Amino acid sequence: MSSIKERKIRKKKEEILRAAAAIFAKKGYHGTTMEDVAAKLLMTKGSMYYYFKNKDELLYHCHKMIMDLSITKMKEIIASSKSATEKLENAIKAHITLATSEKSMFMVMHKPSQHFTDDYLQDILQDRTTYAQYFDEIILEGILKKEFNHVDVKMVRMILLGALNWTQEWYDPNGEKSAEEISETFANYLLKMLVKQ
Amino acid sequence: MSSIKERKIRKKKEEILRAAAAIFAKKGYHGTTMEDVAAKLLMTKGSMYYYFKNKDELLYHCHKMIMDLSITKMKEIIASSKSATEKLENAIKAHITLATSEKSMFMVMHKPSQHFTDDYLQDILQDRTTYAQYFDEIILEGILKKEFNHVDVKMVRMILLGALNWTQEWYDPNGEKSAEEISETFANYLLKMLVKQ
Amino acid sequence: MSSIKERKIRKKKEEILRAAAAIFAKKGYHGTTMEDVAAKLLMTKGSMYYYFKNKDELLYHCHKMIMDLSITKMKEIIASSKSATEKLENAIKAHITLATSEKSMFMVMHKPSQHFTDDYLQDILQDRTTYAQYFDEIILEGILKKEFNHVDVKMVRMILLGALNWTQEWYDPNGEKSAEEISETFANYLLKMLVKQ
Amino acid sequence: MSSIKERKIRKKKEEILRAAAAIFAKKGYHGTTMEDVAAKLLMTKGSMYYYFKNKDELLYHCHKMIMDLSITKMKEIIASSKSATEKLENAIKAHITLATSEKSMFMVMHKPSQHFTDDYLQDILQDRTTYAQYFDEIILEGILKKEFNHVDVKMVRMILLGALNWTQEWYDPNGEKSAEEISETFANYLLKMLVKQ
DNA sequence: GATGAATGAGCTTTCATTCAT
DNA sequence: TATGAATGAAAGCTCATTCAT
Repeated sequence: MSSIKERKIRKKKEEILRAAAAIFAKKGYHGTTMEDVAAKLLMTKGSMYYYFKNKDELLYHCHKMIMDLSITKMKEIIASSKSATEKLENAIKAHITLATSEKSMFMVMHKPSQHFTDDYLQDILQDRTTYAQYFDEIILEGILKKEFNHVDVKMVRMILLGALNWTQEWYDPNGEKSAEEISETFANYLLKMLVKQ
Repeated sequence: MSSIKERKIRKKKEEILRAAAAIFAKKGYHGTTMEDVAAKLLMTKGSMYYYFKNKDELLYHCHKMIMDLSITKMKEIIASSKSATEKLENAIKAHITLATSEKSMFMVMHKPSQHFTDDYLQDILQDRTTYAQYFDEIILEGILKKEFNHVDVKMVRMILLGALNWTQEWYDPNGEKSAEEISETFANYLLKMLVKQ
Repeated sequence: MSSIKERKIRKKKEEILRAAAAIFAKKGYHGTTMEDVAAKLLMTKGSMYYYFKNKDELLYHCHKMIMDLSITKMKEIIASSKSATEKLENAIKAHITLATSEKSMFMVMHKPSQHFTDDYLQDILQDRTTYAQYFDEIILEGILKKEFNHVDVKMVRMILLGALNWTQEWYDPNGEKSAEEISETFANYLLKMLVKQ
Repeated sequence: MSSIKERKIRKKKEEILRAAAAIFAKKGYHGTTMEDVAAKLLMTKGSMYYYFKNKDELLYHCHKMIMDLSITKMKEIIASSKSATEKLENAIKAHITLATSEKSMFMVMHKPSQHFTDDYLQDILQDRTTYAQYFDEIILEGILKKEFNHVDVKMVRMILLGALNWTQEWYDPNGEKSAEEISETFANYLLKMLVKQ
């Protein structure tokens, strides 16, 4: 059980991560200074080192935060007693929902290998693999259940993730289509690659 | 007609751009130093400033180089007397071919707004819009010729470009599938979203 | 009211300005490196950027410091209830006193247009104009009060300022004449151009 | 006797010196690049090294050029069979004429000790001393001939040179007073310090 | 004589990080 | 906890100078 102090610290950390993500998303990791992040939070540079021991840590925890959310959601979808088609539909929608509602965090995840080395990188790549495997699992299930055509699982997954991740590049909260409409449309078109007609 | 001197200088510039692209792709723009690029070419830092007046210029010309290739190829495809289906197939294949054969250059194009301001940015975004419009044109042509379903052109284009661009993230020249196989497979699956069945 | 912290920082800034002025005076602005200045203060190059955001700023504040002193002193003289002759005498002496006691700072002020552009330059030139006008004012007062001959105010002021500013070029604290003797002599000779005889 | 070749080279050298002086005057010695000078002459940087072996040399010969002119003129004045008053008048006028007609060259002469070391510096300072001594000579002559008051020669010379040199700081060819008018006025006022009334 | 190309030393500036208070 | 101040390593860039052609 977490003390009130721990809760406060955790909250502050999350605040910092959100601020960092927002600026990383706009200026890129290297283009962002600790000063930038601190300023956004009305803190001083020095203070941030109380919460995160360095800039890498900031980026790393941004990755973790969003990957945890993604994976948790996917586990839920996988565990549900739905058809493979519905699961894939839900996965697509969930991904887009997260990519649009947590746009900054999502954008931060680009090219971890440019920013990390060793342990952190392994850890992050592991998470990504895990996430990708959930998609594979659903597709495979669909094939086995004869809901889907006999597709090349990896290729289809790559197409799916490509299309889904690309949304952050163009999605605009004030654009003509809401995140929900986009996810509906995407699910609709993308499933055409898979479902028997 | 270009003199031998001009040809030589143009060749040198291209060499530099390729070296720069390779390192930008690996370390990111900000993570790359002029020293890094120079070292790769067995030049000195200072010499590079003889050819490009600053680091931005390097990145900008990387963008231009690949966009020129892309747009030229697309014009060719559009102008050909093929069916819309074949044109889209060819566009997909051409994109993947370029994205894999010029992997580094392609990767460099990520998030220009993080690195450029003003004129350069406008110019680059204009090129991107142009390129996107060629895809729209083909899709629209297919719809009018009744080859394709009545789809949401922009959404389909976004799915296409997302899937295509994502290839750079995972394509491995030593991987199990060749670039050609990938492009065949992609064309095959992606067209399922469009063609009447 | 200024806190003890503000006082401390202001003092540090002044220390830095004095060190900078001393080296600018010896080596010229461009010939001086930030390293030079820092070394003189037993600081590191980087630390100086905590107090002044760039080299220009250093030069600009040197200008301001000395101009503020000069103008303040002149206001005092102008406001005094002395004859024009005495005022001019005092102005001459004050100028030489400052030019010799703050030799370095004074020397730094040479050719601002070679080092500044835009706003800073305008600001500095404004100060200079103001200072020159005080001299004009005194001369004019003397003419009106019939203490001085009917001279060309601007020309006489140019002669005065030329002679006065030139002192920094040759004044030597260890020379045969003290600053005070020089200022006496100068006042004596220069007034001959003006006073009725 | 100089061959046609030597004449051509000498002419080219003078052209270069004038271009250099013009830019030195505007941007300062350190602020001027060899490129700047070459560009003004539609030459390449490299070519200039055929005529002058380095940047210092450029500055040094600017000094020499103007000092030679100044000293030659002064010798002429000194040697003339005029009264001391007229000689001083002529010296004043000659100085202003040169300072205004060769404004750039004149301005370049500021603070040689910031740019030179050793031999060059000694040489330049020697020239300056020589020039100053000519003024002293005239003043002394005037005193001995009872044309001038019994003034402190050095102090008066400093005032004279200060006023005269300062003209480059404010003289404007398009200003309200011509160089000739200025020199008349200056001679008039400055002599008041000296001549018996 | 002229020049294009290269070089390398040196400069200003930035910034993650530290630490005493 | 928070911060002001300091640091130092590294980066981008400039430029006088050289030299083969």
